[in-house]
Amino acid sequence: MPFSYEYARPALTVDCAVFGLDEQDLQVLLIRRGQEPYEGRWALPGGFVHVDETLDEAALRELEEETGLRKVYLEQLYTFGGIDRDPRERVVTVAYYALVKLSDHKVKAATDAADAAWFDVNDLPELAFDHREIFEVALARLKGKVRYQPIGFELLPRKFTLTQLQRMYETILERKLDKRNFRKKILGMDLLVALDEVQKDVAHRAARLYKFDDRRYRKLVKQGFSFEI
Amino acid sequence: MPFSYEYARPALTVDCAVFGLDEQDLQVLLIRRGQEPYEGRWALPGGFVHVDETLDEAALRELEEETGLRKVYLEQLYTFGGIDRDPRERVVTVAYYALVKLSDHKVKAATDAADAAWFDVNDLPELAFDHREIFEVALARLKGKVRYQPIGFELLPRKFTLTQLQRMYETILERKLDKRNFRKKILGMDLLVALDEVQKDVAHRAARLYKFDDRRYRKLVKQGFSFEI
DNA sequence: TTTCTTGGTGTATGAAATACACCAAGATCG
DNA sequence: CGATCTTGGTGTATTTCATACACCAAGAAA
Repeated sequence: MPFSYEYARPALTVDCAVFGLDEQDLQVLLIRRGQEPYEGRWALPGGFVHVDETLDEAALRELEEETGLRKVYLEQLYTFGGIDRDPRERVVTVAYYALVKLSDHKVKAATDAADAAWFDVNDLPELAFDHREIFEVALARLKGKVRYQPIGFELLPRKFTLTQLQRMYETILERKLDKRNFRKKILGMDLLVALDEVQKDVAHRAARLYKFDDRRYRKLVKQGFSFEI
Repeated sequence: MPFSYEYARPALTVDCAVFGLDEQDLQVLLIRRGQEPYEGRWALPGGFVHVDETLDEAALRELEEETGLRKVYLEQLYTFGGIDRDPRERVVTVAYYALVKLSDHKVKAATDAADAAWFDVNDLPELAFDHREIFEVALARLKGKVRYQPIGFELLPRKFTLTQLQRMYETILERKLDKRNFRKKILGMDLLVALDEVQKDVAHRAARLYKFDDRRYRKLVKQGFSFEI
């Protein structure tokens, strides 16, 4: 045991609630544990923080190792320090949440990682440790934050229709929005760029595609603009 | 060195940005460091997390040990994990912010703790470690949160006047509010109880005192009410 | 009793949120 | 090839909420 300290130290981990958006509903990415404790249980991806990496780096590294995901939108959530979170010893975990474009990543996550799978947020299996609680906090944060910051776009493909956008908000906020009012509001913000392009392979009139103008958003924010759905 | 581990572990600390409200302005409580590194510098109160206490417990304990403060409003802020935050070794810190009623605590903090003092948030000395950054994040959080949750009351005495309340918001948000509109709005929320009592010892007409009805607030929240200034 | 300071009140205007329904486009099907 | 079906796309009227704004009252001090 080569590392010794004068006082006992908690172990430090990161865990990550990764959200993705299906056509129908919000999903979260879980991995099946291969070892005790909680062997065979589903859990949030995560692992130990190395002493030479930052917390964000640890979260990104674990995410890639365990699920194959890269370049996700990642944000620190909360740090959980309950004394008996882990039956082995004291473990403090810095929780993150991540948003991914399922359209890009769905296949990858299903193949690269042996035992990773997406679950509907309303139908989760029992989770290891206090991961159910972490998940709840993450979901609450997502629901709260999506209204005041344009993070929802991270869940959609780069080019999306207004209907997709509206459905995303309806799914996360769990309430219906009025189509005309929604369009008036979102287009009025002047954050979307209408592309010269429409949907393909749909069995009805194809909708116009838009993309989110991040550069413009940051500029407006500097001028005091504040996003709100 | 009695505690040994297979892999190197970062040390884990808590730090706390404690805010109080003067007549004039927002203040933060700092302590002067008695040891290297940064000996003599001002810093946020904080210290190591014991292996048998939660993070919240650690924050409360350190706060009492270093500043004499008890029963403060405390909330976890963010966890800072930069690799070189501390020149000695890797230290990850879970930062908190706290709100105290200066009216109750001012004397205490000034006497109990040898080297603790309140500073105007707009006129801070140089701080140790990355405490300046932690402070900035805490202040930003306070400014953001005070508008959407009734945490501002934690900075006022239990019984306060509407003018005090308005000044608190003006100080934190750094903008003037209209007296009549402010009163209309805050009284319309039905969260304040008008007491049969007025200010004492003022050289002008004494204002009515109010208190915040926390029970009622929680009830309204359950019914979907959301606070906003 | 005069003066000075802060307390306390209502209304009119503009901006934004909401409620609401129909025609158009285009693929599919008989 | 016309009928049908599904989703796309649009505007106005109403209500609600935010804002702007000024004067008298109370009470202590001079």
